[in-house]
Amino acid sequence: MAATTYLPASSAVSDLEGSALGMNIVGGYHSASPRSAADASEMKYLPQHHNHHHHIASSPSPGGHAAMSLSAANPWVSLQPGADPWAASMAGMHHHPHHQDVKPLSQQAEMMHHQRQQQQSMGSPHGWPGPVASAHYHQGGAGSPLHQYHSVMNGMLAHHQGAPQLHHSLHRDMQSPHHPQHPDRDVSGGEDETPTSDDLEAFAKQFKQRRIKLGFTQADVGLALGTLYGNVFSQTTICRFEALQLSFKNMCKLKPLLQKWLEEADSTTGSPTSIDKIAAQGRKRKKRTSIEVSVKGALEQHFHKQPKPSAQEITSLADSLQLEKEVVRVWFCNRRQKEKRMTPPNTLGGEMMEGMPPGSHMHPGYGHHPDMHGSPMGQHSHSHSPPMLSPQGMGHQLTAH
DNA sequence: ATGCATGAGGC
DNA sequence: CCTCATGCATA
Repeated sequence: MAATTYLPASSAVSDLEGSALGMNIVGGYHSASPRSAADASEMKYLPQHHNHHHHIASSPSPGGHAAMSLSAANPWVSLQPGADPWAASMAGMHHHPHHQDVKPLSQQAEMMHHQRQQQQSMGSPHGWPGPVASAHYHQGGAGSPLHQYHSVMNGMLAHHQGAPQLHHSLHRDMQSPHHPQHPDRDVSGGEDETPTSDDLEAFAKQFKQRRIKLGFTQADVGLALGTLYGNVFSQTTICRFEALQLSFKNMCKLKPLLQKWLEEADSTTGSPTSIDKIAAQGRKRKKRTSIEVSVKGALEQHFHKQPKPSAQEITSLADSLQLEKEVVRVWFCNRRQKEKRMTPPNTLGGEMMEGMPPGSHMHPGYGHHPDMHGSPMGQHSHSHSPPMLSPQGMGHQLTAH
């Protein structure tokens, strides 16, 4: 089937994908589009096709900084004690026998020095119309981040102090991991214990601002983290961190790393800490299955009824939707994960909550799953128009448009 | 910025 | 098969 196409995970060198994101400002001269959209669909399978143009010097265009709108209010501050959405995550982080170490893209020996830069600064399409929309960030002038790179691979600074957050919240015990050791955390050493949701939000916001001012892209940061700590992260992860779209636990894990990078980044007079980028090896990856909107709507509906369908249900559902079972299974997994993120998806899909004026928003009506996790706090973005389409008689996924 | 996917670690 | 962290490929 077309849906089961596999492709050699070439990756790593696919230049400018971010160009579509809006502005791809690269210095004064920008590279011409290497390939048209038409070719791209085939070109991307090339193993290690690296056509580095002349924008190797990742100078983030000191002349064209567009103002980006940051997200403002924090949606998860409104959770009530006892109904924390991360109960699941928290439960698992107590003192389990093992701990999931950071295992980003590494374990590869394939090094290919390739500097890329991708701009993706843009206003977030989903602003949080929270009650405390405090947009108090000011962006100064262009930061002229002319950093000529010099190999700086040691980031052993003496600074520490991980709590410059001048932002306190009153609710901070909701996710306390209650260690069997010290009931109260002491910050005398300047160590960050368990950050609060507000801490994370404040940090994420601050991080993004400064990152941008310094002229770094999310991808840059991801790579830098790799050079500094050996843990490389992708643009995706950095993005999700900034957007607070990770689980609380995950946010806590990444914060220290990013914080350190931030200190490094602005303290240093300009050193992009560029190193070689590891390339993905010849691992085959299934092509992304594109699920039609109508089908998604149907899935959403089922999700509301049964977030955790049995294998059998998945099978029949997949059958009726003409999707592979695996695709459906994964869809549900991802859907559940989304639900657990800080920015919970709206109750869109088949039905909306009736009798809800567009002015009074509250928790979606799905706070009672057979599982546990309380309601994922109110995160009311803009209400999308419920598709409410009948997924009948059409069909089939088109693997990537 | 996000949708779908992979994988490790667990039951 | 699930959860969770993470990311390639895409819109």
